[in-house]
Amino acid sequence: MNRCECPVDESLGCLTNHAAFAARTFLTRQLALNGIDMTIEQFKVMVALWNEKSATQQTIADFVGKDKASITRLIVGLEKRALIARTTDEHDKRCNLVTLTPHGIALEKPTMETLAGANAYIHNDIDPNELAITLRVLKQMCSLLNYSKNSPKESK
Amino acid sequence: MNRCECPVDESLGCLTNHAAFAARTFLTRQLALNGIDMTIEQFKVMVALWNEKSATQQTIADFVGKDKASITRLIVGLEKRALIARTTDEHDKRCNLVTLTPHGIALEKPTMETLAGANAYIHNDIDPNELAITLRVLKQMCSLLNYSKNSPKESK
DNA sequence: CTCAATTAGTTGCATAGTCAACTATAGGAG
DNA sequence: CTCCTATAGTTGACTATGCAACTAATTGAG
Repeated sequence: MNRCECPVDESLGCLTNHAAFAARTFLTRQLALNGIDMTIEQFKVMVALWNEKSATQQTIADFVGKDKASITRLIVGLEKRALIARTTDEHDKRCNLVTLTPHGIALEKPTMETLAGANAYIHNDIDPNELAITLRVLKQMCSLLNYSKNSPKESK
Repeated sequence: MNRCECPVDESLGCLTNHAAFAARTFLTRQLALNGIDMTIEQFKVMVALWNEKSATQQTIADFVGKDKASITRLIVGLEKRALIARTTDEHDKRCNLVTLTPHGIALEKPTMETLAGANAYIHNDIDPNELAITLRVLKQMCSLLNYSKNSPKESK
């Protein structure tokens, strides 16, 4: 019942995980409650496309910070839901150009509104000053770990 | 390349996710580098068992904050690695009693040391005062969302 | 005692992530 | 122009999660 009684919960490693799962579940549920059939991961891909209109899968991967294999599978899910379409780039046949369908375009407004509302719900519960600090610390942690991720392997 | 350029990264929902994934990858890699064949999720189950010696799967589920289906699968993984064993509780045949094998017991020290080191690596990079605030904010966020999770369905 | 409700655990389906192997295309060195 | 290398994307194996349907065992109402 008590979600946070894990004894290692005084660590960022553990707590970010709890918080992230809670947020993921909450945000996905808010989308579902508003009749939007889209996961949070798919949403991030859609953000890339709403910004750029069309993009290659590698561009999307860089944008959302996942590897290209993950993007392939997210794209498949979005294609099933008819939110995006894939065509081969005629200038470079290695690339897929991912574009929005009318349905995908139409979802931008309601989706952004739903998630903005959900975010506000979370943020409103927290002292603005502490929120700013938390956001900064989390970014710092991301930088540190993404750097460490590469250095043990190759410092190319 | 830049992992945090997602435009929604000024939100806790998004940033905790980035941070959690980075931490998960880092911690799992640290375990592997130290020759410990265990995932972070499995580790949390092991923490429950190192504390309690034996437990039912439901107890473990409550402890680590996941559902019983997830625990079934984590337990299967730990059984494959010969870290734990399952026996039926003779007093209540619905329950499995999960216990540690000698190998599972022996891994407590090196595993805890490895993860303590990895956590220290992350925490040392952060101002202690800001770290304390961040931990508190993340816990607050967990409480808020775990509460919201139940209220839309049933406030039992 | 018997039947209904509850509880523990398993399993199927859908989603998601990593890593590594693989295909196909592109592009530069010579 | 050819070959080696780099890049884009796909796929398979493994891990993990949530939800819902299902089995088996327990327990409480009557």
